Amino acid sequence: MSASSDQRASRGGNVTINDIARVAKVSKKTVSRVINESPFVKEKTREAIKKVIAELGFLPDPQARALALGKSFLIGLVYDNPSPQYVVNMQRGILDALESTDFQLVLRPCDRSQPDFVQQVLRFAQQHKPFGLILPPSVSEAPELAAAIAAAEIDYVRIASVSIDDPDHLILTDDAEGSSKAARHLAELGHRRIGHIHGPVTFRSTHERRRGFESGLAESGLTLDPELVAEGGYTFASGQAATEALLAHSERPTAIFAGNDEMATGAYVAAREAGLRIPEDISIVGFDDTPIAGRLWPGMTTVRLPIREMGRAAARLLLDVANGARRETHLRFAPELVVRASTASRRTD
Amino acid sequence: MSASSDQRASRGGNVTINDIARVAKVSKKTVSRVINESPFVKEKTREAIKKVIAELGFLPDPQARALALGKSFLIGLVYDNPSPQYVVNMQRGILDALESTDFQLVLRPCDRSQPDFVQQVLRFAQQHKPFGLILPPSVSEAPELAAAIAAAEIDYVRIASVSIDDPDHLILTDDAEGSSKAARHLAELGHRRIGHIHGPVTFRSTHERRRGFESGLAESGLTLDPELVAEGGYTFASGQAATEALLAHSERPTAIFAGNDEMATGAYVAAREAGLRIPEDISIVGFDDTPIAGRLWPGMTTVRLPIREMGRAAARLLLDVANGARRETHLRFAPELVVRASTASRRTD
DNA sequence: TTCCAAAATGTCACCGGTGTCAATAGCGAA
DNA sequence: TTCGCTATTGACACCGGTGACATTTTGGAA
Repeated sequence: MSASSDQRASRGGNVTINDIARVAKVSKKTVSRVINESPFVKEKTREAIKKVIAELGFLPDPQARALALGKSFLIGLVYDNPSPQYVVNMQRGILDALESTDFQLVLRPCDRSQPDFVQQVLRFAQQHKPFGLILPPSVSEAPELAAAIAAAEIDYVRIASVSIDDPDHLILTDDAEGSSKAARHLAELGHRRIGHIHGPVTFRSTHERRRGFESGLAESGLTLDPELVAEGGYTFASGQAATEALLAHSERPTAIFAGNDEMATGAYVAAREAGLRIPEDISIVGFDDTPIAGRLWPGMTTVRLPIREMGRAAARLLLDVANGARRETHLRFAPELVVRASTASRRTD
Repeated sequence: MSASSDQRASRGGNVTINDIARVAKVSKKTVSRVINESPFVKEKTREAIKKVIAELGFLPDPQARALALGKSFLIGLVYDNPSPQYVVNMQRGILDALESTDFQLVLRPCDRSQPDFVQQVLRFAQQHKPFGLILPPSVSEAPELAAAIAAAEIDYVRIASVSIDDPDHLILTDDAEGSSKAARHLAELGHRRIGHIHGPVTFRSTHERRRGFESGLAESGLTLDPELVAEGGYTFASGQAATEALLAHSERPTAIFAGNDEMATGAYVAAREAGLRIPEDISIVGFDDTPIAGRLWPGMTTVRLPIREMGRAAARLLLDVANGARRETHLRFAPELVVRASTASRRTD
């Protein structure tokens, strides 16, 4: 008998807006106003309600709010980046910004090579009505996706290199400038025969990085020998294979600039297997400064992209944009060259 | 005039259960039954409704369902693992299993060293009412967390090494057995002075791995010299520092078994900086087989944990458990030794 | 003191599903 | 053909919030 009343007392557990309204002796609508920080609530009332909310440990139900609002409290990260390091760092940045907000990060990997790629993302967006989407490269570079998302009236922020067309809702990285720095660094070290391994042609960054690299070389009075350019896929294996090809040339390059760290890591292995020492026999430069760059031996000289910060900025921008709070809708990040130990002066022997 | 009617026609866009009910000439409850695959619907009715659903492209609203059900369609991954590789692989496995279901993966990083660690996770669970939680190490090893989650009536699956107490809802890895294999491998190569770098003592796996390693040595007639045991923190830097300490001994070890790949990577660097060659001068073995193991040169011999598969299994188990479909509630994964090039016979010169 | 616009709060339907339980339909036995 | 029981289906309240609009307060001018 007493047991049943105990159970009733502890049942449910979840405090709702109705409980708050009853205890605070106001209507649920007023409580709702307080939750949503409406300015049309008398200060005294607001404080009284807040006190009750705190006492009862009330947590507004995101599902109920989403239903009423027609929009959920989920931030979707739509990605297809082959580099796990990139993805993790981006996640971290986003999570930094989402901490102590009501928003949750939902992962939505996808495959841009699939024919129904846009449909899949759109389906997710329509069904789950995310508060907004974050699109890092290369997803950010699919104009048809951005168009479809915009048509579905979903807010989004893209992260991309400067070559992207529409500058709105964009976190920009000046990949060309970063690559140019890499080129000048190698030129200053005396290298003349410099190879380049670029990423997949479907990535904008591939072209940006190559363009910047070539212009950096040009500033130093050098040109990129087409024979010393190899195509990779932003993956470790592709970097290794491309390096093997470059090293097979009769007069091999004394330095290689890879389009990302993953491929540069492959270059390390290929160089070692060819019996070359790094950096004595060959200098290697990567791009991204993912954790692996600092874990290799010797440490990899690379162009640093502040990925985590970019993720953080993207999430903040998204929240602002979705709340209609921000006017300036793009930010720019300049990559920096991180010189470690994989680059050295060209030997003159 | 015509414009306004056009707008009305295209307005909303979202098809709801009411639309389906109207078009199919049934009640929304019957449509609901079809969505939920209730067996109490006449075959003919079911097909007619399914046809309408397909034609109108109806997608049930997860938020509305969650509200009515008192449970969302989110699967929370609660993690504090310092190794990004581990986390990404786990995510991938879970996403594999969640593909083509209605469930979404939500990331919930946390910090077990924070005093309100359990409260934070609980708060998330209570507010967002996830369908279930997945707890990889070391979060899985906090009994107070599991208890709190269970008390909140949230389903969960833990991933842990065999030393965990409660065998229910568990994906088990036999870390001791894996470590034992590593020990036997090194013993067979003739190593006698073998060092060990273990992880943080707050991780169960730390003890499991050490225990297994010692028993593997014992099987080979060897013992682990306490002087050659160093403490790390499962991080790269800690592995590097611990290795430096081990190498400082008057008679340095000829092989080192690190508690995870991150620390083993640190060992690579420390060994190199000490002027040692791998594996000629020193053999190194890691644990996890994260991608970095195969990207280093020479390739790292390590104990492989099928992390992605474990994630997949965890998600499947969780869905089954939450649906009350599964009786046997734990699975076991046996790690395997992956021999690459960081281990070699002890030089006898 | 009275009156009125502005400020504050409340009412009630609705968001899109599901649970409970009632109502109807269908089918074999009597 | 009628009855009784089971298989299907439906009616309606409710999950916990928010929007639109109505109502009540409030404060200061007249």
